[in-house]
Amino acid sequence: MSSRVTAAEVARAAGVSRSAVSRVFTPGTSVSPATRQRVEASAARLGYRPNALARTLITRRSRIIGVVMAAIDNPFHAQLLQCLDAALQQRGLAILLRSAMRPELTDELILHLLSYQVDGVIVASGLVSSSAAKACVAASTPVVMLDRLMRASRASAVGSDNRAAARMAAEHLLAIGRRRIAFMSGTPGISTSDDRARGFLEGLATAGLKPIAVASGGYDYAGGRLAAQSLLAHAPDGIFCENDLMAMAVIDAVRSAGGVRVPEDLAVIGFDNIPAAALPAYALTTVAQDAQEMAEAAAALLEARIAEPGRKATRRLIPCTLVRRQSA
Amino acid sequence: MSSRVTAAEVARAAGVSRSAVSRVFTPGTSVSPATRQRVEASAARLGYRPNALARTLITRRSRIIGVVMAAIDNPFHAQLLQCLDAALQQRGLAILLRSAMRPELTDELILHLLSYQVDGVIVASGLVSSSAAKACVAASTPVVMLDRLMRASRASAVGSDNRAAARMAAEHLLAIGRRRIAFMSGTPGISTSDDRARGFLEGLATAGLKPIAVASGGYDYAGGRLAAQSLLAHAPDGIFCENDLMAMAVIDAVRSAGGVRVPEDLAVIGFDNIPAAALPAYALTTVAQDAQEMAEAAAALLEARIAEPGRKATRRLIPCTLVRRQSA
DNA sequence: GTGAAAGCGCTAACAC
DNA sequence: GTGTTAGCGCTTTCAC
Repeated sequence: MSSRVTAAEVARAAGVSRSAVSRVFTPGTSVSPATRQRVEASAARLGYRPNALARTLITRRSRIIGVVMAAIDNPFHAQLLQCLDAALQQRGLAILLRSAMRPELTDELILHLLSYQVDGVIVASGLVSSSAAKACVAASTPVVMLDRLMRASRASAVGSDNRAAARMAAEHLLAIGRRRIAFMSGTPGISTSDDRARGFLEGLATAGLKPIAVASGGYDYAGGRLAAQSLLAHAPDGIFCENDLMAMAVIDAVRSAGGVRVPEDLAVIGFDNIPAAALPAYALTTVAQDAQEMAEAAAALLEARIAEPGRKATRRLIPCTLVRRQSA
Repeated sequence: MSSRVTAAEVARAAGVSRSAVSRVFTPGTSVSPATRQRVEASAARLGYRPNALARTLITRRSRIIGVVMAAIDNPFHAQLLQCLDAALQQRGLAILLRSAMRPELTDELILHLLSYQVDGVIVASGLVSSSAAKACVAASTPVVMLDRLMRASRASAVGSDNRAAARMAAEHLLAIGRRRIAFMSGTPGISTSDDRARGFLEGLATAGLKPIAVASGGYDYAGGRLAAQSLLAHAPDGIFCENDLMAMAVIDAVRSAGGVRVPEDLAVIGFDNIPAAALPAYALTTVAQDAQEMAEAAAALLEARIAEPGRKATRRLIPCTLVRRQSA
């Protein structure tokens, strides 16, 4: 627990009332310069800081935002979290973090956050059930889905334009003359994953093509390595992976098998543009997501809905860009 | 803000007093099965959840832990944060996160966390001034420095045994016959960095050697790449880097220069054992820090000091292990 | 501009 | 076992 020293003690020390102390620490109130100075002096001397929790009880604004995020150790998620913290911090908001190792726990974590009177919730993990969504609505706590869509809900959402981005990846493979194209998905069933799959298929369809092979890698390196085996068996000349980690796994699988050269024999495209994608050992061509823009948009959306509770939920799509390196 | 519905409403609906409701939701209290059931039914129907903040006001336990961490996008930090969340979550504690882009802001962030009545603080970033440390003591909020030591303070600390670990790295380089050894530090002045430097020098000294060259890489890839230039100019046959990111940069610098082979001509050792170190393209021999153990220890230490405020600050050193791959 | 009083939602003594 | 009472530390009418 924190500061034993309360407003009452500061008031006594400064020879004023509790209200005067409160006003000094509440922006937008009027206090005489003399009082303010006296109060500030005593406060500083005693080391007083207002109890943010007690204040919340009355103002109904905690200035804390609940964030549910899975797999922080995924480089892109880490980046997102970092940007999110910066964007919220700038608005005077702090993050109450809960990471969901298992997506089915997301609901419970959200409910728990609600009991801490968070001003809003950002979900970048798992699925949110309609019951949890209802709880948020009931608590009139705005929710923003980040990099994920909620099944059927009135939650706002911010994400990359995954569909257009994946189409772009397909078009690039076609443009560099690839025709035997394989696809490695992440986790089918998640909106992000499905959108990328859809866009990619659409892109190939413009050339009247379909993937010669499809596999799921679960968005991580180990899974990607496994999925790569099955894909490579079809001797593709191009592969699009739903994230960079899996694309790197493909490159490593190719190297360890020997014979096939990247990009000459096989072009590889990833997604995210994590720092590791730029390593010379991989030089991965990839679809870059703008983590900073996504975080900023999520923060802005949440802020707007907090300020104006009646506001309708919105959906914001951030465009992606293709970053060409050597792998495709 | 959350649940409009209060204990009073549940009490009315269930035909009991507020206290009865409170008791049902407070572990370790006795309520008759009949009452409990009635209350739980009404609560469920109304969607009631106790207001954790109001509760904190009275119990003086928020069950939230403030975490100050820099550079979440550093893979090792991300891992640490993830493990920390798991360890705390297991104890029913949530993380109020504040990331410090600039270490000199650490103080301010800590003060801010204190106003949220956090039960404890974990600092894994920057330096903590004595004034901030005093504020924590005054608020009787225990602090654990994670992967960092506080200048002169009564804060508990958990970290790797950096000195012994670095000595081990030196001994390994010597054992594989290297004699022209260079050293790349992270950020001199930070205890972690200085401990590694000290241990490494001690290790070399056992063979009567000194580094033939020293440079600082700032713990990131770009900085490591730069520092590598100056180190490689001295034609070392072994390099120890204070983290994996910089070690990978050294390997890339060597490759781009051409001529020198790793590990035949130059052995490279890193520190952390981040996931990328295991990539076949780097196969980095490195000193592994046990993030999970560190997080667990930090959580346990904090928990103990929260339960028993009088308890003395302790220092816990987690041993590291050498992970041999191909680079050394 | 300032103080007195009321109350945010909850738990903890205390009687019964 | 249960209700009543008294605050936790704060902001906010409301008179002055």
